[in-house]
Amino acid sequence: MTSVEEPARPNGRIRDAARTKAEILDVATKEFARAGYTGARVDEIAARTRTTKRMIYYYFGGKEQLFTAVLERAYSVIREAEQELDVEHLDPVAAIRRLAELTFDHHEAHPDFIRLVSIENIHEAEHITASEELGRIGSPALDVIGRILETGRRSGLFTADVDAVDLHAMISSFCFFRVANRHTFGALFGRDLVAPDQREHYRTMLGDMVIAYLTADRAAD
Amino acid sequence: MTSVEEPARPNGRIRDAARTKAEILDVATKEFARAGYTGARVDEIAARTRTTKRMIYYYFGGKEQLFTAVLERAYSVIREAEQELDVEHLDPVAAIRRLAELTFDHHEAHPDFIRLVSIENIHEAEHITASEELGRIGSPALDVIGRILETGRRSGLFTADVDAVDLHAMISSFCFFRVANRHTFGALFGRDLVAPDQREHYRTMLGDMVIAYLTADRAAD
DNA sequence: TGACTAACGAACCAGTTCGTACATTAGTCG
DNA sequence: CGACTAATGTACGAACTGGTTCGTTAGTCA
Repeated sequence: MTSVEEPARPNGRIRDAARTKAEILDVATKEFARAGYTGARVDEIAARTRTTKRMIYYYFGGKEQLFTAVLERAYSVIREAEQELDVEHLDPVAAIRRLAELTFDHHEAHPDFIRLVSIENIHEAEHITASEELGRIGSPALDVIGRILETGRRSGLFTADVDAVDLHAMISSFCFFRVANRHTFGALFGRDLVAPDQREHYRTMLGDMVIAYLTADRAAD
Repeated sequence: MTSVEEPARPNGRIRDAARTKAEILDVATKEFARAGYTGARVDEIAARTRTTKRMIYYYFGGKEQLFTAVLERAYSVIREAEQELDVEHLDPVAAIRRLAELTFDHHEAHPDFIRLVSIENIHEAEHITASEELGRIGSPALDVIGRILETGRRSGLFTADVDAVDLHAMISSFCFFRVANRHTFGALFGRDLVAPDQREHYRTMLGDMVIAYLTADRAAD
């Protein structure tokens, strides 16, 4: 209380570039996801970190670059998850179902990522397009899907004429919509698509849908 | 040229409440869809109308209420389209396929509506929830789906255990994702989901998917 | 140990943005 | 035609917001 000499760090000022940068990214992710790109406030992000706005400009350059950095990190998370996919030892039907379920789980577990993707689409993917890092990623999941599809088709199990990208779109559609549009859907139709007790129902529904599509007797059309 | 007496309307000032109001809504729809709720500028909206910002506050009260009015009108358009659904004279399989295609077409034809829905979800549907008008709409399509589903199930054609709301979600997922996420999807996977020459491909894919799901031999699982 | 620099903080600034106060006019109705 | 009101335009302001200027300090290395 009485001013005991505490000479060092009068403000508790610590130097740790990595930590400061990471903390800014963490807070910015939440803030951009919460309020959108324009709605997010640089001052607000700064206030929620242990550092100041000055550091945001020091490390990232500006709001736009900060958002790009947030997107890059968010995408790297899903990319890493996809790299651990290990389903090719299963038969094609089980493999696809498992892959669909992993996508389902990942979407559910990362609602902030879903929101960031929605926001980036409102801005017509301008940040992704401008980012060198994001330009050259290419989803690991795509390769996996491609190989399973090939195996399934050769064995005669799969009849559908789709490629990996289209199938990925189909699976993502369902998972994305369920999380991204849960608010308007809930308000309009009175059903909570992410209600915990409905989780298994929708997870099964997704798998059934994809497998039914891939294995349908196309001659019946 | 020489100031001939043109006493009336020195500024071409005309009084037409309905037209002014409608014009504000038109412009606001485009502006909100383009830039998001926070990104949209009241001054910008006003500048693009033949009237002034004053009128926005006179008729709508504020930015928030204007956005709600925009949403209400956007939803009323799709509601009206759904009311003209006339597919129940078809057999259940054809009826569902037709309904899915109409949803597909409507999403493609109204990208601004899709963007508004995305934006409203970022804001957790707060405007829809607060709107009395939107609270009590209930999609006409839902009734149609329900009846087709019932017919199909009674005749033994449909094996899937879904209700109308879930099937609506399934169909909407695919249509919504294709339009809403086309930018990030295109940037990341190099495929334009709304490319005109791919339209039939995806329209067929959607129908195949839904029908396969509904008619699949569930015993095989 | 002293100089050097990366890392940091406080205060500030110029432009923007939602909203309003005040004045004015077009149509309408007795 | 004269009064009255709905509809409209102008100008302004207070608060906010992204970004910057200037100065300070912690760690490091010769």
